[in-house]
Amino acid sequence: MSVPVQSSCLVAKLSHYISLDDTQKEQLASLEKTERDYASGRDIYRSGDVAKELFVVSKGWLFSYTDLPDGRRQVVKIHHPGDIIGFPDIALSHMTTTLRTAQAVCLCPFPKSSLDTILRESPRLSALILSIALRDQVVFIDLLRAMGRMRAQEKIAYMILDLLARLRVTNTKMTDTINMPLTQGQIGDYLGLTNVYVSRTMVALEDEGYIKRTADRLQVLREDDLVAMTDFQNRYSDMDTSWFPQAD
Amino acid sequence: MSVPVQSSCLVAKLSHYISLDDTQKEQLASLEKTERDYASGRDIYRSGDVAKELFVVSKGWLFSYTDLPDGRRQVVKIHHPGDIIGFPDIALSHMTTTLRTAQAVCLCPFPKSSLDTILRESPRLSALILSIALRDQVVFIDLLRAMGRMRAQEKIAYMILDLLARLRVTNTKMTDTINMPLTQGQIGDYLGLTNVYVSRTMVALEDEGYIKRTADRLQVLREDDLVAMTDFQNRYSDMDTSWFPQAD
DNA sequence: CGCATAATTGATGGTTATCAAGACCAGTGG
DNA sequence: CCACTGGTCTTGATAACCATCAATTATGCG
Repeated sequence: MSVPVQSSCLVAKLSHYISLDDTQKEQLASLEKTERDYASGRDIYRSGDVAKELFVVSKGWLFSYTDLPDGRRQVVKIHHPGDIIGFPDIALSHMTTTLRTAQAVCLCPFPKSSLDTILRESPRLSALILSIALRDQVVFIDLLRAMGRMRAQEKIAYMILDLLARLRVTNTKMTDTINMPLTQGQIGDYLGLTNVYVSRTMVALEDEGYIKRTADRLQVLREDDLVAMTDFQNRYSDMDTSWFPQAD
Repeated sequence: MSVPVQSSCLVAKLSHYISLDDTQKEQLASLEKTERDYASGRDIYRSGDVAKELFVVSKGWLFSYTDLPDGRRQVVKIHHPGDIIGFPDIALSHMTTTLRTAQAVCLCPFPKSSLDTILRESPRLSALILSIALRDQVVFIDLLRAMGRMRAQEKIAYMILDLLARLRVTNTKMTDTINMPLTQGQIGDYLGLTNVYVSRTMVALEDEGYIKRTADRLQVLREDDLVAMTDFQNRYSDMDTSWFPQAD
């Protein structure tokens, strides 16, 4: 009843960092044994929910957000295929964000107890999961720097580079074009801007020849210049796995 | 050669979340067996350093920051006694932030390998450490919301409440007054503001009766109103430890 | 084709940055 | 003891950046 290992986004993503034996691959793939489809623009869980389910993204983009009482919204994380959703909420008893689909998606829900099993049985996978959680903190730190100290054009440049770097982990043939399902309002909620100003800024970026936009596609023309503009560091390409336990 | 357990800030902080037996307490206290003093305003490590040392804060405040090439600075974390410094950088091969003392401090450095030992030998402590890393992500998410969607007065209110909540974990007798060693410039670098605007905003908060300032002390007068202003949630008081392994 | 949603563009205003000067304070050396 | 010094905080004037409001144009979908 197991999913073919090569079909698992999660295995693909994690294999990028350490070599996995067949047992470990099976353990991970088992998290994706049930699939569920969701339409675009749906909330899957909401802030305050108790549900203790995690998800592996199989297809499509989603994002997590929180609202202020008066409706101001902050998107805190954009989720791609192969991502595990819900980690930060393990530590607390309630969900702290709302999860919304940005397009039609396919998710693999699994109970937290499945994670417990992996943590108990595989020190090597445990180390990897801890490392990913810690790496995500570094990514949050980068985002924080962008939010606190960059202006609009730099923020959008940073976001584009971050998306590129993340998508390249699983999709090695992807070069410079992103299929972008997020609206400008959602981008604004991610970067702390308004939809109007996102529009103006993207027009400016296009006028200056940094990017090219057609329909839902976004092509990066001068990636090196964007990297220089934002002092961008790719946090996804490399991880220090030297201290991991050698075997289970 | 072990430190008396009750003198350990780390044990005090972690005991707040789970009960620890004497062996576990000894393991943790052993991390603090060497102490080192640093003067105020010193950099302890810098972004890009390879050093793989972690620190337990024994006394004093510090903060971690990153700079943009043109000098814009973002403080990303404020460290208090009992905190472990350096977690996020475990996952990568180089330090991503610079650590600076905000006053005279005392730190307990320990090599990453000591952490490995704990992770191998105590599933229960491992779960706690993972939980704290994940809880820190939630804290970053809260900060992100403040950075992206709050105005200056709300940001400062949020920062004050966050500091109060964190200090109360180890210092239960602390009520409403913070001994604040950070300059307004550093506060600005934390919240994405300038020193000038921090000054104006704190004057305004004082004029409106939210806080009272004397020398380095900051007293909160209308905490409930600040909580309402920022929709503040205390992430430090509670943690879901129900899924932890019962014993080592 | 018609409708809802998203993107664009213009005009105006608010929040915060920048620049600059003065006040306060602690530490220092004469 | 007291000017001197360097840092921090405060206050004022001005400007930049982005938000808000509003109208129009695209875009996608049934």
